[in-house]
Amino acid sequence: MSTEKMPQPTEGELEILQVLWEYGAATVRFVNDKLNEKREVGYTTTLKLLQIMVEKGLARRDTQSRTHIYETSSSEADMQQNLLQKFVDSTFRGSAMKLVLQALGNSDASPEELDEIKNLIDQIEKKS
Amino acid sequence: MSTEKMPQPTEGELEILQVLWEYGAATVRFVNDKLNEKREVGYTTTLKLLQIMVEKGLARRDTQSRTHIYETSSSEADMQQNLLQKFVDSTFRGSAMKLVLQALGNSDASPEELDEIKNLIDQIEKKS
DNA sequence: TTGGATCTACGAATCTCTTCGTATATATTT
DNA sequence: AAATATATACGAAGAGATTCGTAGATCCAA
Repeated sequence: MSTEKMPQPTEGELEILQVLWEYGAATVRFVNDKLNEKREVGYTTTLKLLQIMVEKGLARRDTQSRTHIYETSSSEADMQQNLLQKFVDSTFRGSAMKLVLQALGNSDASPEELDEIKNLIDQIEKKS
Repeated sequence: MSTEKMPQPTEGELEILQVLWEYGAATVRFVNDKLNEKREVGYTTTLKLLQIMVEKGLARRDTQSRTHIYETSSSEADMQQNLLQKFVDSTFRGSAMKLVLQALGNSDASPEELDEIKNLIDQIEKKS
């Protein structure tokens, strides 16, 4: 797991990351189309954002052909872990347990999912 | 649980909410001192932020005495639930389960805490 | 009672993020 | 080849959040 300081994505950047994580490397056009399925966004807006993301190190791009191809520079799991840490700190005062309890309490989890969590807990307990 | 639209706190406002949640009603001076244990913040900066929070409905204040007393207007749990929902949507594409698994996987939870989670899961399972 | 400390109110500078218009280059179609 | 479509680059406007200086009121200590 990379411990290096990871640049925090903004709200808009996160939206784009979602698309790139879900579909993999993509063009500005593709990303913009996906975003427009949810809300209206101008093409150059998406372009600009992607360019900024490259500057920040959140994304890379292949500029071989005229139409550039963008991809994320860190895995979804890594980024989620990073954002989760920040979120736990800022909203749950660092207590991951409180977050888990809160999330579980209000979730509509299926029995299978609950079992999955139980299994994970068992695994963690074995390690200690 | 209040379903009414709750104003989203900004980063800076959240820092202040943390203090109010932890210590209860407090003066600007007190909040500012607490903030300054972590980073340098001007007194009037904190004051302004608290005033804005009252405007937004994030906090209330008692103006009886010259030194106003501020307190949060919604419980910590309500606000956390609200922010959690938003966070799950924006970062985990709506999957609370993925978030829980991720959080558990990287937590240093004590056996007691893990038991607490197990108990909660059992309760949830009984209900269905 | 006068001077300094402490409080609130207010406005404005600054920063960041978002959004898009315009310019320019390249491809595609007619 | 000319007109149209599509791409990147760049700059800058607009909105929101943060920060703080300054003014004016009240309290307190010498």
